[in-house]
Parts: sequence; structure tokens; C-alpha cells
Amino acid sequence: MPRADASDVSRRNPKWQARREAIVDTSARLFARQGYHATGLNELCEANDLGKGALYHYIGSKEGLLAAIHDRVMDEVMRGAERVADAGGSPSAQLEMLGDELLDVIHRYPDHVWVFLHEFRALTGERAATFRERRQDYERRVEAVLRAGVASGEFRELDPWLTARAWLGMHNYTYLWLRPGQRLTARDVAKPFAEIFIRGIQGTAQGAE
Amino acid sequence: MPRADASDVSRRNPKWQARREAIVDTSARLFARQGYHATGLNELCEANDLGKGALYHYIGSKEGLLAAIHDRVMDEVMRGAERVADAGGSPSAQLEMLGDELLDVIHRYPDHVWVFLHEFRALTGERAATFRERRQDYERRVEAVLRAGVASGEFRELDPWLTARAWLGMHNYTYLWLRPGQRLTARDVAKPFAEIFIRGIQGTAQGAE
DNA sequence: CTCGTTTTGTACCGACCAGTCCAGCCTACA
DNA sequence: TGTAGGCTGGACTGGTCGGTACAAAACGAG
Repeated sequence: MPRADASDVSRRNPKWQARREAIVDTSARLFARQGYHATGLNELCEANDLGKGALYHYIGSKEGLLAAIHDRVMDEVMRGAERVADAGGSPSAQLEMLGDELLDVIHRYPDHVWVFLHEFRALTGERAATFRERRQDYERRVEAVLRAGVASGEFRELDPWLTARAWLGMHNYTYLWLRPGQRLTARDVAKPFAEIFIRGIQGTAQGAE
Repeated sequence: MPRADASDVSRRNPKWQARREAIVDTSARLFARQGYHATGLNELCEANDLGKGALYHYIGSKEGLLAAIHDRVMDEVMRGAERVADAGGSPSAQLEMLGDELLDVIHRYPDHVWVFLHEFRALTGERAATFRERRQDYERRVEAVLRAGVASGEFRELDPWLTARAWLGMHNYTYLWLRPGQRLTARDVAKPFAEIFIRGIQGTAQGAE
């Protein structure tokens, strides 16, 4: 089924892509503030200063817009995780870098992340499956780092799955209050968080810092 | 404005109250699965096996239903916090007990908590204000425990506000996967979480455990 | 300037939304 | 057994929903 239309984003000209990205960003703010289902098409049109026809020319459907927001977040997060993997280093260094990168994304895209964490259940079918897969991918990377730390003795014996959940919760939950132009930068938060967490799971061999 | 109707819950007979509570519980599951705005009144009626008239006889409005779910969660959480305060003990003991109680609520009311954490923005006016106040109340209790620990030297120097956010995130985020009838009980999670967190913020004086 | 394509506004669609209303059932108590 | 009132179903309302159809406007290549 060649349901192309607005989905084959890559083969559009740059101007079109830039416009689309602007629409995605603007809409993310609306979705974050009021919720996906609570935001109507007319509202989106008004916010983007576009008629329905033009809007649909860029986004294909309301759920397509939601998926685009999710993609934006996952792209950034996975790119960060890739950088960390490439950098190498000890498990605790890896964990701290992962925290830096994750909080940086949350800090730079608070609205997108809000939508990402709140509205993923509104995705259906294939889109939902892809999303779930990518998210799991990331979570497994965190688990892998923890497992490596336990294996090397750098971290004490612990349940990697459960500990990953603790780490993810601690970091992801910052989406509620971490925002650009405020008192705290991403690094201001990432550093103390890493200190707490890494001390918390350290093996008895290592000293602090 | 004597807008009594379904709001003065207390002066209804027990059967009415029990019925209302059942409706709240059933509806919480629907809201958790599909979202508040995505769930229609007809769906709620069907799930509760009630006509619209009957449903409104018990809940007053859709937002009233949402508020009732929020209340249920906050009541339980605050009751837990009260128990902890009554029990007394060192800051780290207090923190561990708070974690036990919080995860217990999340474990027992996964749907209500999901709604609580996702849909609070759908509350308006006075209901939103009350909700915000109660939530802040709780968060301040956590901060107070941390401050006390720093003051006593049991915890190292740290930003109580930021550290409270770390603790809250770590615990609250379990709403995504912590459920009754599964591998892990609330205590199974609370214990390792407390170990990570308390080791993570311990002053240099204390040893582990 | 011409002509094909991309971009745009708008009228319109059926479905469903939250909420109201009210006639009558059912039950508790006399 | 009579009857008052809590309880109930369901028709109904005005409004909004996401999405479509389509023609005009804007644009770009020749």
C-alpha cells in the first residue's frame, strides 16, 4: 500500500521540511499544555497560522503529528546514547554521560518530552510498535551498563532491570520542571543526580568520587 | 452557591457511597488505559453498566469523576505520610518509610495513580488549586526529611529541593510498571530503592546499612 | 508569459462530545 | 398496600471533533 503523501518526509524539498518541523514544534507546545486529545485541529491550525488543507498537506493526520513529536525525541535520545557508547569508559563514567545526554534532551525539548511521556498511548498500530521498540532499545542500554558495572565489580550486586528503572525514573521525571531559561541547567541537575546514583550502587571497593 | 448535588458525598447513605466508589474505580481503569479526554461518557456508562442519568446522579460531572480519582490517591498518600511522621525515627528511617508507603499506594492503585500523574492538567479552577496544594504539601514533607538529615549530618550537604525531585522521580515513575499480581511487590521495590538513595546521599560519617 | 505543480483556504461531512431533562420504575417505610 | 422519593434509562441538544473535497492562488521552470 503506497500510502506515501506526507509520510515520505525525506524526499521533500528543504523548505517543505523546515516548515513541517516548525509545525511539529509549535504543535508540541499545544499538546504539552493541554493534552493531545484536548487539542483540536482548529486550534492547531490557528497556532500554526494555517488552514486545514495546508496543515494536512504537511502532517497527513493528527496522529502523524503526534508520531513526529515522538520521533524527534527518540532521535535525539538515541543519538545521545550513541555518542556515549562511542566515547567508551568505565560503567560509572558511561552512566554519568548517559544522564548528561538524557537531561540535555529533556532540557532542550521540554514540550516534546512531555508529549512523549504522556501521550504515547494515543499512538496506534505500527506507530505504537515502533515507538515501543525504540524506547526499549534505550532502556536496555542502561541495563547493559549496569550489568557491566556489576560484572567488573565497580557496582555492587543488584537487579539490573530494577536499578535501570530507578535511574530512568529519577531522570525522566525531571520533565515536570526542567526547562530552558531557568535557574538550573541540564548539567546542574545531571551532576548531583549522578553523584547520588553512582554512590548508591557503588561496590564496596571504590571510595567516593 | 449551594451547588450540593453530588459534591456533598459525606451526607449520603453508605450504599450510595459504595456505589459511587465502585464507579470511580471502574472509571479510573478506563481513564488510565485510554486517557481522560479519549474516554467518552457513553463508554463510562457502558463500563459501569449505567445510563447517563444514573451516572450523573453519582458523579455530577466528568471532571468531578476525575477529581474523585485524584482525591483517592492523595488521601492514601497523605495518610501514609502521616503514619510515617507519627512513627518518628532518624531521617534515613523516615525516608525509607516514606518510600514504602508511596510505593504501596502506587502498587495498590496503579490506575488511579496513572490518572493522577497524567491528567492533573485537565482539572480546572478550584479543583486544580486544591490538587496542586496537596501535592506540594507532600513534596515539602520529603524536602523536610532531607533537610533534617543534612542538619544532623546523617546526609551530606545537598540541595534539598533537587534531591527531593530525584527521590520523587525514582519512586513515582514506578507507576509505569508496578502492578499487583506481578513478580514484584511494593516492598521488593522499596527496599533496593531506599538502599540506592540513602547510600547515595549519606554523609561520610556513616557506614553502609 | 505559459503552464504544471505545489501550496493554500474554505465549505462541508458524519460521528460523537459532554451534559440536560424527564417520565417512570423500584424500594423502603408506614 | 399505599405512596413518596431515591434512582434510572434514554431521547435529545448545541457544539465540536477529525478528516475530506476541491478550486483558487502562488510558485517555478521553460
